[in-house]
Amino acid sequence: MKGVTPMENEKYLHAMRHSLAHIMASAVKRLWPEAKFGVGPVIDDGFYYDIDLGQSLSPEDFAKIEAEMRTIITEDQPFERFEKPIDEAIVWATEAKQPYKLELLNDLKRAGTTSAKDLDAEELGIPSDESKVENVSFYRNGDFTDLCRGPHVESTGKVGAFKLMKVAGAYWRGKEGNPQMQRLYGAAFATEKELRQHLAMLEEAKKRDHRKLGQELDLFTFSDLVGPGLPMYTPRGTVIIEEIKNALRQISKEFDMQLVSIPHLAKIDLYKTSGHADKFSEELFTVKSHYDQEFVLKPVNCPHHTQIYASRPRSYRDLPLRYIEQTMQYRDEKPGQIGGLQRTRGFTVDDGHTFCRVDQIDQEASMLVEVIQQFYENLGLWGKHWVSFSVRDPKNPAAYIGDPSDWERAEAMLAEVSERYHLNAKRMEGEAAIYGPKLDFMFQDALGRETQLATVQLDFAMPKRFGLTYTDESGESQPPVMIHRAILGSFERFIMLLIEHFAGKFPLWLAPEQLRIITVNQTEEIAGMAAQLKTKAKELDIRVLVDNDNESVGKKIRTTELMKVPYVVVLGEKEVESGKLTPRIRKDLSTREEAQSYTVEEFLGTLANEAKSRVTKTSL
RNA sequence: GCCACCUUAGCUCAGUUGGUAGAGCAGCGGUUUUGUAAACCGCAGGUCGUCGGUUCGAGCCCGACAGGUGGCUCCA
Repeated sequence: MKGVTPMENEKYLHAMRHSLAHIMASAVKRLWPEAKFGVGPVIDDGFYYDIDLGQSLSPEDFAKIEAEMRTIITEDQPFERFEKPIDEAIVWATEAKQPYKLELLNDLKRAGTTSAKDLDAEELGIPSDESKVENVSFYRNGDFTDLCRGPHVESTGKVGAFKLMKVAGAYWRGKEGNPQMQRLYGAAFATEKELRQHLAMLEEAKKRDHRKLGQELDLFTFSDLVGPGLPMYTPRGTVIIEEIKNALRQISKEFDMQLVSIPHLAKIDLYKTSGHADKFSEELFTVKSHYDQEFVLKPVNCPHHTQIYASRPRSYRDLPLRYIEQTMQYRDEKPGQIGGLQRTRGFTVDDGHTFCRVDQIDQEASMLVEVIQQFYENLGLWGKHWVSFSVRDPKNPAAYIGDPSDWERAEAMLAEVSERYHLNAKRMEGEAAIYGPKLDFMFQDALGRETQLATVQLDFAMPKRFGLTYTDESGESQPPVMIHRAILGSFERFIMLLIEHFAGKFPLWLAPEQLRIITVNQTEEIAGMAAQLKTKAKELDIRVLVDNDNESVGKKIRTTELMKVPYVVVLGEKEVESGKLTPRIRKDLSTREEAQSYTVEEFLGTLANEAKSRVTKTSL
């Protein structure tokens, strides 16, 4: 693409990908004349088209479809644009036996404008403003005609490199009750080279998949006997969890947060009061007592925390009260949702609830945003995220609890905090929690899938439902406000993100094993020095292992490389004689070109120091 | 939950048109005593995810279930 501006290139990519969606649809139509089409938009790396064939497609059909697409590309059919009044378009959709297009057109006619967001404006031949719809546009290539706003490339021969990637079920218009269509995905780029690079990038991403690394680095495991969605951490994985817990506890202390502790189940009545039982009944694990009571495993911790608040009278002078804990919660997720550490049935959260006065909301929410920002900055993750300002769906008020006026106030306050900290938050309607608006901090996994970690949620509703109060300056009883918050969200997701972010090469303070001592041979002197070194390292809280196996040094080094151990020292005659060590440092940690020698004390002292510089010390 | 695909040793994978299972690594034993990414020899390890069906005969064909993967939907 010589002499083409990035903007023009972007436009071409979009038009070309969209054209490929049409070409794919044409090919499918030739192969299966009965095919009914849904929508076929452009996505980040290519395009897809939703198709109802009355039968399932499988990857085995890809070769056939791709071959047909190449035929159409060789035919170099021009893309012709034309317009029809909406009523004629409806006649067209009826005659062409395209019920999905017909539904879109009918909805469009009824709505009258493009303002209704779920009308897939891009798919329809309509302008993207609020103007009255009169005409809709079509594009035709060969004998295939599709409702479409365009633009397209001139002809089918003008598209770039593509590859059909996958097929998946997708509900028509994203609604679970609707028929399921086949969504055919394709990757497309301007050149073969870019396509190859993209495919290579996907292969690379798979290598840092936390499920693969979790197995290779011996961090966590699943068992069919224990059950799906129930991860277990090995000793190595648990080290990481514990280090993070320690860091969080350190932060908590510095910000006057108080650790609390609650049991993992409660009577269902607790969640009837909170409102969770109604909205999330399907996801509750129920536990039957022998004595006529029904319990549920806690799916959240806020109701328990309200009962700690309620355990004694509170004064305005007591507030804010910041309860936090690191605890496991349980949700009976649908089998199809579970996967790796991204969504599990039991997961540990760093949950916290601040009870405060309305005039303290700003300060409390601001503090949390600051803590979150610092925490992620220090792990190098800040900037790899976006913030969702999640508010109510105005069309579905029944999905929420609490007064509308409280909601408005809460939304305004959070918006202000978000503004002040330049969070660049995207307003997401319908993404709020049942009890209030929230700021969600979203991150991407190795394969580009989004996941929510940190969150700050305002809640005027739940304290009222539990009848929580404090006594204000004039002796009046007032409901407190609750702020639900998490810094890392769930440990499972957070660990997933860390594994993939570092590709398993954890910073020293998180590394399950910080130092490995390798012996050159099994003589007594060397083994003795190894044992001594290990003892000294352990005294300094360095996580250390000795490899005194009867194997070559090369082999032992290779093992430490594969396990991504940060520091390795080899002990042989040389070291025994000189008493000096020449550490081998994992590449990403080493700033020096050449290996340097240290006395045992120097080396261990430096290492112990570096290992302490965890996220809290530098930041908070 | 829905659609598609996958499941062979602890791990990564072979396994011809259906004729009764193989490799490398890891493990264990021995030889070797090793200097910065894989020493050598041997041994052991599998009701081919489970159950049922077709067949003279099933790792291979069919079905159900379980588990996993990619999406969709959901996510307090």
